[in-house]
Amino acid sequence: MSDDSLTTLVVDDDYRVASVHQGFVEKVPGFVVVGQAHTATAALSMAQALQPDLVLMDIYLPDGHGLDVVRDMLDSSRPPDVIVISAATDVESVRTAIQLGVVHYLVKPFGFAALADRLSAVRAARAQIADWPQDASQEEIDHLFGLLRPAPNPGEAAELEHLAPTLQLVYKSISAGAGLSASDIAAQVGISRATAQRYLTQLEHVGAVKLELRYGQTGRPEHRYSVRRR
Amino acid sequence: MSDDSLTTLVVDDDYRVASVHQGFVEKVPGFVVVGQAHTATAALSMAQALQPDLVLMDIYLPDGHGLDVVRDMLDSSRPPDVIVISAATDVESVRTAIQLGVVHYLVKPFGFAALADRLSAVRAARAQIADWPQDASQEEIDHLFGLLRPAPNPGEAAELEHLAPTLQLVYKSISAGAGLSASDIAAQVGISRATAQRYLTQLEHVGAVKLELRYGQTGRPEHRYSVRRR
DNA sequence: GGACGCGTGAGCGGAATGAGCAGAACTCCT
DNA sequence: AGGAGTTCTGCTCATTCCGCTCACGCGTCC
Repeated sequence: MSDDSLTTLVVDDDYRVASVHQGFVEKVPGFVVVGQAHTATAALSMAQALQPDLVLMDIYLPDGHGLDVVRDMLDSSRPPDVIVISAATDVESVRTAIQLGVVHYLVKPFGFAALADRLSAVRAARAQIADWPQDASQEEIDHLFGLLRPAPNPGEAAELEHLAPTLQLVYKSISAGAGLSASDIAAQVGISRATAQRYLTQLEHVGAVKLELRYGQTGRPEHRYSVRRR
Repeated sequence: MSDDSLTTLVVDDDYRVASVHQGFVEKVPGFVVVGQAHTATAALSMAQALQPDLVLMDIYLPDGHGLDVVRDMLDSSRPPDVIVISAATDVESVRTAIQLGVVHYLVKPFGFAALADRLSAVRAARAQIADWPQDASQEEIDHLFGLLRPAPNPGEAAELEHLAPTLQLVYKSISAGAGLSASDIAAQVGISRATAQRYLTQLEHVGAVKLELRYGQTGRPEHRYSVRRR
């Protein structure tokens, strides 16, 4: 990628989720991930060291609150753009995020397309700001605001498109049923139980499916997975 | 090629697909590719900088909708002719494309011959307009309109005709079987596995063949390719 | 004759899978 | 309450294949 890629720091307490999101970001032309952080302390120090253009920020971190980190990040001479990525939808989190001036707020779980739309909007907004006239017209202001407004979520098919082939099959298999075990999925797809389990855990971590345990029988309880409906 | 070649901009989010399409265009006499764009932004700015006669426009781009780019391209003092090349066939996309005045709409995947037909039609239409008589007959009008209507897809043999020699052999090899691996194809054609893999990936990306994974054995699963039937 | 571009193959690092085992998590029984 | 037994998950490791880089050969151009 050329020098004008936007450098991005991914912050999430769960390193697996962070890796999935890093994968998403790196699929979008014009963006490059320069680091991952899994704690508030690490996030702040990496932001200072790396000076990323963009930060994907989770709210719940082991040693602090993500929005506190955002406040510190934005209070610098070269603040990054921040997209909050969190399962938290409480009014305080949303309001604080807005007040701090984060450019987007993505509610977990989200798919690649949803993130890709916002990354593109960020890129466009930066371009417009960089070329901002002395006396901006209402149209230009409206355009910029439009770039910073969340676009509606695309369909499931679009979300699946950029996934690894086996992950796609696993997700499709769950979508066709409910409360399926790793062995069920494995049998349907034609893969091993261990591989199915691997992907199911991944999907559960990014919030695409939900987990329930089957109790009432001897032995370790079976994990049952269903697609998380929005 | 002479100075009167029609300059063409190829727009596709996937640079490999764009390269395949560039290869197609450059096989047609009278056309020259002056650039590739992989985002909406790049496409538009390149269109403004290069002033191409023709644009091949994908609809789904990372930072915007192809038809939005088309709208902007056509709203200029010297608009290009636009051929939409997309997998999208929903009524909204098609209708909008028509309303915008794109001259053709190609549904992915398509072969060289399908594109070549339309390029020839575009060239003929431009020549006809340039040589438009004072009092045009109904036949001349009908002929012009006919040039701007999509032609039916030619057969597979015609599609193969202008492909690179090795790519042709690979495609023929797949057509003769089903669920073949890169090693199978390599053995049949007499090329290395790496070369077969390279072309198979290319064919898969443009949608000419479909990919399935062979599960059930330890080790990385084998990619199996089959011709995608229409 | 040398530089350059292109296509190909060799070969290497790493991705992705399954086998299989240790241990986790539960139920049942004493 | 604790131990035994059962069943399942998580993980490591070996295997197999893919993706990619680099070198080479060949043809073209200057």
